[in-house]
Amino acid sequence: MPNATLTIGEVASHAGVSVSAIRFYERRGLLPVPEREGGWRRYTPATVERLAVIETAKRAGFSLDEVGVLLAATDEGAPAHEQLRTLASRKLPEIEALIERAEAMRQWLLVARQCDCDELDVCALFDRG
Amino acid sequence: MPNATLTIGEVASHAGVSVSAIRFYERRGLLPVPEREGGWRRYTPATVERLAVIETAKRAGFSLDEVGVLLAATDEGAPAHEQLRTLASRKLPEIEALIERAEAMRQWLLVARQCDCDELDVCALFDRG
DNA sequence: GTGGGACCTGAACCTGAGTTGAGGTCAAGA
DNA sequence: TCTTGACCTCAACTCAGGTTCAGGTCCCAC
Repeated sequence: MPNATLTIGEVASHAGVSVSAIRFYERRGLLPVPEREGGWRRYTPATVERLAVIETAKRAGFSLDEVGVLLAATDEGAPAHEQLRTLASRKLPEIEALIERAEAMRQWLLVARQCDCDELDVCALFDRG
Repeated sequence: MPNATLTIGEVASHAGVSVSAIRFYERRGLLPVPEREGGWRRYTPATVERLAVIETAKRAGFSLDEVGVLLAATDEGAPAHEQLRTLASRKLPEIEALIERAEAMRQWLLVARQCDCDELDVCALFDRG
């Protein structure tokens, strides 16, 4: 037994990802097509690492397409930081806009929680279309 | 000419909403079924107000179903603030969780913008699955 | 050798908030 | 009268990120 290999279910439970998501990522090109043994996918532990990268990038707000760009570039030997910096710089204003909108929602909700109106149409909270 | 009535297109442009969205809201029960003249929907200016309520509630993070609950309750004569307070209190923790996650993304992106790694699999930014 | 659990494929389905398209009708101005 | 633009309905489509299902295979333990 050369390298220990993992079934898709094992990879899934180590990475905290569903089996169907792994197959989906493979279809999307985020994971390389693995070796097979008797029809079953066999993975190396590196796949668990890669899934961690994918999950982290997703949590950072990247779409799967963007994660694909990131992974593809580094697979081609380019230093990871080039794509990462580019993507991070592009994503940052999006996230900051999201935060700003969410803060505004929060303020509105805090006021709404104290609302005493009878009718929404005349409530100052709903002014300006 | 009793009350000035508006076509769907006029309502749309006053409210800053698309015509298809108005028909969609009607199907979803967020807007009352309007009178017709020769097959065309005729609206009163109150519809523009109601669309403003809907848009504001959406911006506050409410789903259309939740907006429906809000509007339906006040249509039945209940004071608006009851439903509004309830919904706002329920929504607030969701928005606060969103803000927290977004702040974490932002911090991560700020660090990622400075990343110098060659390989993502060993980058500290991607540690812990 | 048989039961059952993990795996395989491909296609269909899900959510949310609408948009788009086809095919038809209505109103108003030249 | 004709044209044009706004309107009508209903069904199907969009996007993301998967999940679920049906029908079939594979491995392992008993």
